[in-house]
Amino acid sequence: MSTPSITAAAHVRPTSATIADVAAVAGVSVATVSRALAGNYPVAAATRERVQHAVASLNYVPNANARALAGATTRTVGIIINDVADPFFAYIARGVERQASADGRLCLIMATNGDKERELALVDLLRERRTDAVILVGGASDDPAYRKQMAARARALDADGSVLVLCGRPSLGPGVPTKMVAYDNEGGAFAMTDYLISQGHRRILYIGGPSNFSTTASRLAGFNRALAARGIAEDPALVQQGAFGRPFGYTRMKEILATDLDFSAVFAANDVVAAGVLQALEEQGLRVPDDVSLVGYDDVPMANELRPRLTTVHVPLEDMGREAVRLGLADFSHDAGASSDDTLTVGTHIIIRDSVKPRS
Amino acid sequence: MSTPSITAAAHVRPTSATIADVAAVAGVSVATVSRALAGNYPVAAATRERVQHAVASLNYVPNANARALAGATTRTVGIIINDVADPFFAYIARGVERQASADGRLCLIMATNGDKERELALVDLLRERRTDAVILVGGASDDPAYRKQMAARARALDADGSVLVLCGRPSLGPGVPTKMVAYDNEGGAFAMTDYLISQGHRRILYIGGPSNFSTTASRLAGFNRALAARGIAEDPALVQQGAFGRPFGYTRMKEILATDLDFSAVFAANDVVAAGVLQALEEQGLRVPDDVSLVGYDDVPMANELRPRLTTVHVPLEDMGREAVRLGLADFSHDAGASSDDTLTVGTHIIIRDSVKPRS
DNA sequence: TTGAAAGCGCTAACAA
DNA sequence: TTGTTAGCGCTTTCAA
Repeated sequence: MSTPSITAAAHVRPTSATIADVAAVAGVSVATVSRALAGNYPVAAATRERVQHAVASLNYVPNANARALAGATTRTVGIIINDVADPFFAYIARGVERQASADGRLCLIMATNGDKERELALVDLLRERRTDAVILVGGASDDPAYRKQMAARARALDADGSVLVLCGRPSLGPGVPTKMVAYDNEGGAFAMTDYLISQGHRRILYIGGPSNFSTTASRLAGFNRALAARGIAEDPALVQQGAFGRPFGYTRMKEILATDLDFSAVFAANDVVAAGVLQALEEQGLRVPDDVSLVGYDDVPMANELRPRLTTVHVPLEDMGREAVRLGLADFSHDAGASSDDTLTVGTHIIIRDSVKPRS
Repeated sequence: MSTPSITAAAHVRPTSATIADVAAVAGVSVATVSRALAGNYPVAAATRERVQHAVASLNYVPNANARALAGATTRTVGIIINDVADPFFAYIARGVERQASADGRLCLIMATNGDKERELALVDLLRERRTDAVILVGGASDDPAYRKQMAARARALDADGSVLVLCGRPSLGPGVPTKMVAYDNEGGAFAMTDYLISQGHRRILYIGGPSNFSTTASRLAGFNRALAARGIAEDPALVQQGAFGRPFGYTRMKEILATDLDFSAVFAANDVVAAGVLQALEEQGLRVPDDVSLVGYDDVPMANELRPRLTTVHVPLEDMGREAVRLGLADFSHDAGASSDDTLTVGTHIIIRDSVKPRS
């Protein structure tokens, strides 16, 4: 009942119960505890029960780091994306998290914010963690030095028994050990452009997307191929690269509207660029789709909230995330070796909503 | 020059370079390598260089699991949210990731999909990982059994030297060792309701949010307080709880419109519910804000894309995520003990856009 | 300034 | 069915 004396133990770092503690309480060896918990080895029912009681009474959970060190896997996958809050990446991340979870894995997430140096550094951080797979998402720079450095990391990961999964980004070159899940980026752009042309549009403004960036290159390739297929000449003035992002769409569209550039439809590099474009058009008193048609890419939820509802290209983002994990963990599920295919391409298709009208 | 013979070593698990390999190549002891790499101890310049060369030539990265086992921290924080792709959670997650990154931590993310059993299990999974902090985000059930179980985990985490940070959810009770970052949920709802009343609205429909849920309770409390402050009687028919989410907003609004319930404004429990409500109203030929006013909560980007642009309550989501990490890591930054405050409340305020009109 | 060696908590032979 | 023990790769005394 007296006040407890202040001991010198003020700085002992708190520490959790260990398997040895459980063993002691249960009156068995640590090996038995390990087996009882893993359940992969015969343990007497009575023993198992004693162990379980000890576990409960000590509030014991195994130390995953020790487990990873002793065992073969960390039960973790890593995912590197641009931005956690960007819906394009968030939906892929959702797929990754869900599939990882289904496969008994936890998910280490990191954002580059578009910095490729950082991207390289993050792969190394994940390598330190010994994740079962590292999933790299989104468009990539075509800078050769960068590609070389990333290829080196792919090889390192491979040598470590992990794997680099490229999700929605181009190959690092033949011979570089990666897996990949791609989507038909070019095909979606082709289909959309062709649709616009079928609606009578001839002068279509393509706007957004960083140049020297794989995603931009693919979408533009589909765009140009559709033009060519219909015998429409490319006009450099109608291709306005720059960035993904609402501000770019808004600002660049404003600038263009201040010129006398002639166009009847706008193909925004993605839905959020389209939102910016739409606002610029609105402010100029131009009605969509009556005065100008507008389309986007990605089919993120926002596309359906815009007014008019945005016609866009659907990309199965969540599926891509799931497949990336499946591919990355393929060597774990079976007893190694029999990995099926290393690359997978999912389809895209256009979603027709209300933002396109035949050219009058 | 001959073909390499196929050895029996077909099934050796690939394994990365270790600190011992580096030591061997550099011709020093592992302790020296450790010190050279950590940089926290004097090492001869020449030695350091030899080590760095060895590291580079072996493509060595330290094993974070071994490091965590030997050292004191895993340099990891865990975050548990409802859904990775839900913007409310995604923005908080962005703040968490950014602050964690700034503090040299990696971020383990997991989604409950609204399942509280799973939430409990996920906390345990994070406990196994020995994360420096676990951040639990979003509204919580008020079920006593659930609260008790979570409180037990908070205590376990605390005993382990980690910490449970409650982010945007109510306390687990006095004496339960947690930290928390809250936002003025009630105040935001009060301010918004008062604004609606000031615009002449008397019959305001509150729609959405699961019942028996802390977030709903707070928002409703603010709503009712504002009503009371202006001497307006509560009408149970005007409070329609159910769920967060666009489908609920749409469906319930449709149902209500089929009745003769009288109201001139709708307060949606959050922005995405508002999007659903807006669609239902539109389809009914009701114009917002001319025929009925509509407001939301959270101020996610979508609110600004709706037409009319949605008047809503701004919640500093990213800040909350950052603060949660700061709080959780507070004991690490200083030499333990001198942790400042354990709870932080950030403010909310209304953002007036175009979806409210004075009642005519 | 460097090395030797004792753990950190767990798994997985190997024995019994 | 259970116990003993040798690592897993690193950090950190303790000595030199």
